[in-house]
Amino acid sequence: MAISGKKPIYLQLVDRIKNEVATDILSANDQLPSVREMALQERINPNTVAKAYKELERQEVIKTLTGKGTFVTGNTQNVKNLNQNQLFSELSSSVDQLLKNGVTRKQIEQFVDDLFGGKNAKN
Amino acid sequence: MAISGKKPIYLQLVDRIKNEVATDILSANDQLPSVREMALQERINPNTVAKAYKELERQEVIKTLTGKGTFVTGNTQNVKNLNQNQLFSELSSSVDQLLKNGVTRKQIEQFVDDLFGGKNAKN
DNA sequence: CAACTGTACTATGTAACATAGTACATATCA
DNA sequence: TGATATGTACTATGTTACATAGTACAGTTG
Repeated sequence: MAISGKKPIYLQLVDRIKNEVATDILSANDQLPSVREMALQERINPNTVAKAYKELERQEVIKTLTGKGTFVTGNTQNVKNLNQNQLFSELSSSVDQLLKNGVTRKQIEQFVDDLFGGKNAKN
Repeated sequence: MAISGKKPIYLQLVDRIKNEVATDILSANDQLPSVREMALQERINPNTVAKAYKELERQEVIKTLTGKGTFVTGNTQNVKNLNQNQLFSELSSSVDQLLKNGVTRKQIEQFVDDLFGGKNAKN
């Protein structure tokens, strides 16, 4: 995942790491690259990485041990739940807007079904 | 709908007007308030309104006749379709993300059903 | 002509963002 | 102990977007 887009770089990094925690790409107590290392990898300024880490710590996604490094929080479930709530909220908002646009309930349900590729429900 | 939030004021105005066209609050050939009038109503700078109108014209949502005023485009269906496509795209993205977060298909479908308030499908 | 449209400038100020550079306290390890 | 790595905290600089104020001008309408 590259760092590019409209959002501030440090926020893109925040989003990416939160997403990696939510999707188990990053697990509890995993160590993250140092600010300088991450800066080299992503070709951005160490200060920008530090800003992202600071924000992630504020959100209790990672914890910091000066001299040791930064690590993923012990309880990732909290991050996952917040992430899911956010996604469900966005889903709800999209449905509301579609209804206001004159799209029918049936059309929405049909679209969601099609997203799963057919009629069969496995999960 | 008030002008406040994180997004730039002129973009908030753009979004609002596009939404009003998509939801038939504004209809084809309706005249919009003049830049100065809208500025007074919303308590923002006329230049900011002008910037919004310019962007809306670029997106072909409104058309401008210098000396006469600004009017909603003749074919609002185009705006509606673009709006719906955008919303469907967002919906799809939310579902994808939820699946990546370990949420099951059943849970998502159940959530969507609950959005409609129960088991009965009217529309 | 008078009053209204949208448009186009200049100028000013603010705020966020990103960068470079430096410094410092802490932790780890040879 | 000394070297090196960690996160953190500054200052300074530059860029960009945004919003405002003010002025001016061309076209339209009555």
